Amino acid sequence: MEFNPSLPIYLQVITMIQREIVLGILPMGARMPSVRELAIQYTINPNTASRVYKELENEGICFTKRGMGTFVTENGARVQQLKTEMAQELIHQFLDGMQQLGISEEEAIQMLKKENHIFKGGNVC
Amino acid sequence: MEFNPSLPIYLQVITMIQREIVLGILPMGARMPSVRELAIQYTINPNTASRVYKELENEGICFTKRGMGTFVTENGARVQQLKTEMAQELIHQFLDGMQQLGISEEEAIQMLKKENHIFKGGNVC
Amino acid sequence: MEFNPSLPIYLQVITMIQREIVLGILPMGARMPSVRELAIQYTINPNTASRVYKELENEGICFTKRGMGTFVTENGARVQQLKTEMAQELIHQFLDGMQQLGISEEEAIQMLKKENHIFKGGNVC
Amino acid sequence: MEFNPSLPIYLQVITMIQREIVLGILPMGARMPSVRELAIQYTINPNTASRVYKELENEGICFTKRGMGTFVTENGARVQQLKTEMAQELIHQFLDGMQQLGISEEEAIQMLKKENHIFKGGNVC
DNA sequence: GTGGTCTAGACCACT
DNA sequence: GTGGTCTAGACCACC
Repeated sequence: MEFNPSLPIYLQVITMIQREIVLGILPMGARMPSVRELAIQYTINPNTASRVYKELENEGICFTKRGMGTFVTENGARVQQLKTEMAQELIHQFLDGMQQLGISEEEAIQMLKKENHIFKGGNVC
Repeated sequence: MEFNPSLPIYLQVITMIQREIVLGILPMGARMPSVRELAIQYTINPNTASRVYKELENEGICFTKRGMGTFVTENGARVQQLKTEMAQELIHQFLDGMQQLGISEEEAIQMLKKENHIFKGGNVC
Repeated sequence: MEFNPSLPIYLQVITMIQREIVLGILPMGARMPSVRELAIQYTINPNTASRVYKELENEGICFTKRGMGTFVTENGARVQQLKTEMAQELIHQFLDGMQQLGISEEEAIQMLKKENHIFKGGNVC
Repeated sequence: MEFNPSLPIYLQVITMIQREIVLGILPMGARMPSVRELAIQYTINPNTASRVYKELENEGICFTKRGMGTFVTENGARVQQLKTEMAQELIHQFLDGMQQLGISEEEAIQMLKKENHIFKGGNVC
């Protein structure tokens, strides 16, 4: 497991867990790994693992039962919303980024469709 | 000017300058703002500004003339390559991210088009 | 510890550390002094020490574990390559320098062999 | 003409001129380029060129006649001494550097001969 | 004026 | 404790 050193580790782990929830790998209501298990799983410090759960809880993605552990929310709408948020975020990043490179949405979509990713750029002005 | 606190400032400034170069706002061979000017422009410390130019120089995006300033590379191929790199990075982020949300490429492109229409139509979900 | 004022301190420290690695004083995979320790060891600023490690990391000579410290690369080939590079650099400097003094390689080697270093030059043209 | 950015330009120019004197390209007593000519020749600033001559004069390598220009010293012993100094400096650098890489003098000389062959395309004297 | 280097001291994320 | 980043302010060589 390699982390991007330019981004806080806890943010990167949060994203990974959110993905597991969105994908149903961690189903609604399921017990999540303990803080220690999480720490081992991602080879991070337990403090960092703890922070991950704290943030997820703040976002309503999971909740804790004292003495029993941490659980995925049972709120299906919240999970759906999470998926939408994450997808929208990706879309936004992509379209914005492309626009700031002077690439129109149509071009961007064209480039996306060609999975070969070959880009014969045009305008460097 | 607001910076994302989760990303080093110098990296964000690097990206902004790269975009200006790719867009031709900073044309090839042009003199770039002095370190001190850059510091003022982005309200950062001259040291941080200096670091920005140093990293860009390491990437072959700009070069330095002693006592005269910093200049955009005159290597057109390098600028084109930069544009390609930045676009591919965005494409990669998008497709990977979508895939990790369990969204197929076709779906992803559909969502992209829809969002694109929303941008243009002014509708808000 | 005295530094040559005509050469940036960080470059001189880099060379000293590279030598320690080449000589095995700092073995492969070993933990290197912390940034703060290095700063004390060479009586330089922690910032300068940090720069030293950063450049070494760029060269693939060392790597960093977040919160744990800086470590010598475990890539033996890289260390061997480093030694070769440093030796070649010295050879190049020597032969080039001698040639530019109008001293043939054979003469240069002769002078080298006589460890007395006494030079009774011949041709001032 | 490219200068090593890690070394003051005036020092690099001094070395180049010393070499020309040692080689007799600039013979003893000869008139040297004017400060302005030197500046143009090496594409350096006249201030830097001026400093070069000042330092060379301090070392007894050249002298100035008011209104007439700068001239190579007429002291043959001084020129010979200069050549010796420069050669010994190179020898010292080489042997010291190799020793600090843990390479014995015999090995160093072997490597030197080998490199020499490479330079000369296998021509051994 | 320019960039390059260095110091001093601070805050942050992570172990 | 660790390295990474940032600020503030200084000096230097060079133009």
